[in-house]
Amino acid sequence: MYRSHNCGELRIEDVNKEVTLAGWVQRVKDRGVLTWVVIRDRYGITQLLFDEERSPKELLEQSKTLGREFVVQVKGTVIERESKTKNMETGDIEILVSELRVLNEAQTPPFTIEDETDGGEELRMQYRYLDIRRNPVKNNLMFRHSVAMEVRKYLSEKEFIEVETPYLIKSTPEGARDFVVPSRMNEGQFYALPQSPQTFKQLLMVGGMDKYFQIVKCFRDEDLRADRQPEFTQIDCEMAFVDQEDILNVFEGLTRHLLKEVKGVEIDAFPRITFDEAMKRYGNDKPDIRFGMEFGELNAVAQHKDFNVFNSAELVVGIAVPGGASYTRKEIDKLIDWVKRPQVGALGMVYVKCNEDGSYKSSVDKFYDQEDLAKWVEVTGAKAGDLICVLSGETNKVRAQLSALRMELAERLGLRNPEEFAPLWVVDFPLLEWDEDTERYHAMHHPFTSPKPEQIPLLATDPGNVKANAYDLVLNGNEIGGGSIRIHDKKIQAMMFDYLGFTPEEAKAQFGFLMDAFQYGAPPHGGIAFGFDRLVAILGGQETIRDFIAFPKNNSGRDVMIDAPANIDEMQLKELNIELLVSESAES
RNA sequence: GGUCUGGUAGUUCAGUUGGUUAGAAUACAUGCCUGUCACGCAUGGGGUCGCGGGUUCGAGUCCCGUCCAGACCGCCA
Repeated sequence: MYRSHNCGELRIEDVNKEVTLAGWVQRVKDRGVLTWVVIRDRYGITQLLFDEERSPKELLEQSKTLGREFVVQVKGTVIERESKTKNMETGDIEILVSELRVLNEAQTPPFTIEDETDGGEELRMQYRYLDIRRNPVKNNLMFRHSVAMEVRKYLSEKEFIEVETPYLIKSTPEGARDFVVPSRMNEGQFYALPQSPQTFKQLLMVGGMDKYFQIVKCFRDEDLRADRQPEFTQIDCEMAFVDQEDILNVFEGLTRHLLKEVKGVEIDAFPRITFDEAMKRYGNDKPDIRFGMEFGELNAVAQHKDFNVFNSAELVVGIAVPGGASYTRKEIDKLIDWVKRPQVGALGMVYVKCNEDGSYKSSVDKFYDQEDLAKWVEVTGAKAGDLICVLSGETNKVRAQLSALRMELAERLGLRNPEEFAPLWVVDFPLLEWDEDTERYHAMHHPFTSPKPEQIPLLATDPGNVKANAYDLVLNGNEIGGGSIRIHDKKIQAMMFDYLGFTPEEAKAQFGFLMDAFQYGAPPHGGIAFGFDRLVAILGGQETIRDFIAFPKNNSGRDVMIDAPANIDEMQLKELNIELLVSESAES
């Protein structure tokens, strides 16, 4: 038996108990005639005492040879501390050690194993196993576990069945790039890793599983972001014999359950807005509604004067920034520079200061008088002391730009409180999206999404305006889930493939199995998938998912700890019948 | 593919207008210390200023290239 107790559980009631503990040395405090050693495991920290009067001399000497992160086992007696501390849960007691065994020595770690480490991102990733010993990372992983448990608990109670689907599947042309895996036994052919278990969960519905879920890894070979990893985890769900309303209810229930169980937050019915409304009011299909600053469209009140920038614009739109009237000229200039950065891409910005005395001072006073500006104030909902920021141009671009500004200002103003949760549904997404590069329509969600039945005739005349039975769940400005009612009719599915530019032969080659399945009694069905890493991170009050993943990839998709991806040797390539066009400078 | 920021001691960073021997904190080592808890005090070791080239009497500092890291845009059905 290595230990009788863990390092987080002993209390004043345990005084006089003989205990055995094991853990890592957090720090050694050598006071000459006595030494304190703090040891740590997943459960907490406990102080050990070596004392000139009460400990054997050799033991005191031995205690001074310990270094950070040594793995030790100690036997001893729990004693009450002479000076207690509230800094640790075990702060009332310490262990008077009678036996010390070094289970393993350790090199000095390259960064401090403390809550506030001195280690930078790169180093922490390279020594992730040390990073995981730190409370923030350890707690995140434990938090992730508890969210997963609550998901399984809730869905199991609702009679969902967790079913595993294959990871070695077939590459499809739509959507993200696939990670591919060469097949040794099938020369020259490749599996693809799933971007999602989409078709399999639909086939499970055809198979009569009725309610399916899976907490599952998915893979997309696209560039990374703070909230995006090439391999990531989804809560993937599908239900048969449901309409959109059923799905929204069940998964609003799940989300509410999670907020309550893991955050202690109770939230009423989630607001629902349409995609069109979200774009109009927030310029974004994943609005953060923890704060206002809603868009005010100013075309009607700003396009009647001689200001050509506005007159020639498709959309003139502004937001009211709370307290912004106090910004100096310099600060506003910096804001204008910010929106002109290539990442945002605005050509300029017009502003109106709403002075406390009720007067207005704008950057376009030459063109607009106080009466004009009063209308802007009305449309944007600005109050005395606010600053109205106005952008103009092509509708979609301007909305994206002003949305970026809105989020940036909210961040600066501290309006994005990570402990506040504001979920909402965005519904009625467009079915199709025009793609400039390929000059054809792409499925906005995926090719299995059902159009609104009454709008099917519109597909022939105005495909860009057809709405889908598709919905996203948005939390604090992040898309945390998305889904749709699926097509379950072979004819409609064939028609969709046609609109998406597939020939019947291509459709059959890619998705023949699904079309076949639809001929054998496919029930109406639909579902949703949650980005689990992202959900956990947001519930945990952060926007970067990396510290909620035990072993994440860096910005370039590399695992810097194991140094992957890496070259493979000639033998392996030969076995797979693969010849490299470019031979990388091979480093070992 | 692109934009921006950064790379200086084990680590996190500072380093002025281009100018003497490149600093601080922390970590580490040694010594002292009887109640610490981020203990304290003293002493000490520790540097290819990412790499390559250029400008200059002189480059950590300026210029060009390159590599690495991070954030973002494109991309992500």
